[in-house]
Amino acid sequence: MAIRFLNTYTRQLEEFRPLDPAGKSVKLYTCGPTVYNYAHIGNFRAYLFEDLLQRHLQARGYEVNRVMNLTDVDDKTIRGCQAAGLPLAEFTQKFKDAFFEDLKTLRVQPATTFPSATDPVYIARMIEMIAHLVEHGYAYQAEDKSVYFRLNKFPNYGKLAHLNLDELRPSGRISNDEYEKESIGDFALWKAWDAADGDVVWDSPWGKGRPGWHIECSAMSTALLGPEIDIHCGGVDNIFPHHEAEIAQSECCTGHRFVRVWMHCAHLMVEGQKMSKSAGNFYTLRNLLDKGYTGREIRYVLLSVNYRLPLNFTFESLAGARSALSRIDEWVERLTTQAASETNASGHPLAAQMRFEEALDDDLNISAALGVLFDIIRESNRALDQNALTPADARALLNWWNRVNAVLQFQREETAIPQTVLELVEARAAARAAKNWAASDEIRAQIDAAGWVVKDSKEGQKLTRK
RNA sequence: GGCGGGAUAGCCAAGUGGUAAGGCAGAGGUCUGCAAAACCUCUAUUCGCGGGUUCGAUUCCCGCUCCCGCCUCCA
Repeated sequence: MAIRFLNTYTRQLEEFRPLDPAGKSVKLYTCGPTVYNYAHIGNFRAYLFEDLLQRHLQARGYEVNRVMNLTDVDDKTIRGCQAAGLPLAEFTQKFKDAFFEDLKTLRVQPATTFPSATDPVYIARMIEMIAHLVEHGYAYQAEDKSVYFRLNKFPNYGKLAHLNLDELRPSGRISNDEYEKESIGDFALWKAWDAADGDVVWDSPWGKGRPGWHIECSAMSTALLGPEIDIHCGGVDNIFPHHEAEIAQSECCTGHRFVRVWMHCAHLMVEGQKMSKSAGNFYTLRNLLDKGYTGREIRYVLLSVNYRLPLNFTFESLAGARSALSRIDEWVERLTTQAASETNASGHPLAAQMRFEEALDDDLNISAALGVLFDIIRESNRALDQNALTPADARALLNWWNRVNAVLQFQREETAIPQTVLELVEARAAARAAKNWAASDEIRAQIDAAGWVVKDSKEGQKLTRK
C-alpha cells in the first residue's frame, strides 16, 4: 500500500511520491523554534509529529534530508536580549542549547541541518532573494525604508489557507499598521532599522535593517534543499500568513513550485483549554520533567493522537502513558528472557509487521498502529502464559519490536542496578528461602524506597525501575 | 462575517454501507505466602440532534446544535 498524506494545499489525501527520480530521498523542511525562551509542549507536539513522519519515511526505506530552522532574530529575541542585557547571539545561544537538550529528552531524531537565521550565509541569501524580488517588481521599498512583498503580483496568495483576501475581516493587528505600504496585506521582507532594534542590525542595499521572518524559511529551504521540496511541515497557525508568504517569495524567486505536500499539525490544548500563561496551564518540557514525568512519557502522550486532531494534554493522559509504557516494558522484558537461547534473527511475524506500518502509511494513523502493537502484546503474552511461545517466536517478535521502536522510540532506557539494591535483593532471596515473609516484605519496601520494584516469578526475583 | 477541523463508553481514541479496534481507569476471577506482572470475564443494544436514501447508516445526503482553530509575523 502506498503512503498517503493529507495535503493542506489540496485538502486531499494524496499518494506520496518523492521528487527524487530514484524514489529514494525525501526533502523535508520543518519550521523550527524562535529561540527567545524554552519551548513549550505545544511546540514539541509539532516537532514530535515531524519526528514520527521522518522516522516512518525512513522505516519505509527513504532517506530523509530534513532541515529545521532556528529563528534567532525577530521582535521577541531582540526584546529578550535587551531585557537580559546580553548580545543577541549570546542570548539566543542559551535557548538553542536548551532546545537541543529538549529534543534529546523527547528522543527526537535531529534534523540533517539546523540553520540559524543570523548565519551570514543565510543573511546573504535573504538579501539576494529580496534583491531579485525587487528587481523583478515583486517587491518595493516603502517610505519607511522597509522592503515589502507586492501581494497583487502573486495571485496565488491565499490558496494554501483557502482564504479569499477580499473577504478578510480587518483585525486589530493590521489596523495599527501605519506603514506606507501599497496594499494592506503586503508583508515585510526587510525591516528597516529603528531605535528599538538597538545594535541588532545588518547592512543591505536598502540600508540598515534586519530580515523579515518569512523570508528566512524561503532562503534556507531553497539554499539547502533546492527550489522545490517534497514536504513542508508546521503548526496550523503557520498556514496563514507565514507559509503563504513563503510560497509567494520562493516561487517568485525560483519560478518553481515551492512545496509538493504541506502538512500541518493541530493545536495542543491543556486540560481542555487553550494553553496560556494567564490560564496557568502553560508548560515547557522542563516544567513537566520537574514534576517527575519522563521524556518518553511526554513523547507517548504527544504522539499518541493523530497530528491533525486537536490534542488535549492532561495529567491523566500522562499517568495513562506511564501505565501503557510499563506494559510495553514488561512485554519486552518477557520476550527477551524467552528469546535468550535463540540468536537467529530471522522469522519476522510479517502480517503483524505489515499491519503496523500500513497504519502509519495512512496519513500517520498512530491510533491504529498502536492498536496493532497492543493486540500483538496481548496475544504473545497469552502465548507466553501458556508456554506456547518458542524462543524463536520470541526472537522474531523482538526483531519486529525493534523495527516498531525505531519509529516510536518507546523502549525503556537501560539503567544499571545500584549495588545497594543488588545487596537488598540478595538479602531478600535468603529471607525467602527461609520463608521469612515478614523480612521479605520489609526488604521489598526498602527496594521500593530506593526506586526499584521487585517481583517474584518462577525464575526468582525480577527488578524493574519504578 | 469568511474559511477550516471536530462531536464514538468515566477519560483518550480507531473505524466501516452489514451491525462498534486499542490504551488508561473500574469490577470480578486465575496465578502468588502476600504482592506485582500477565491472562480471562465484565464495563457503548450504541457512535451530538432531527429528517432522508437503503433490506440495512455510526459510516452516504439534507437541516440543526455545540466545541475548537485561523482571518497578516503564535507549533
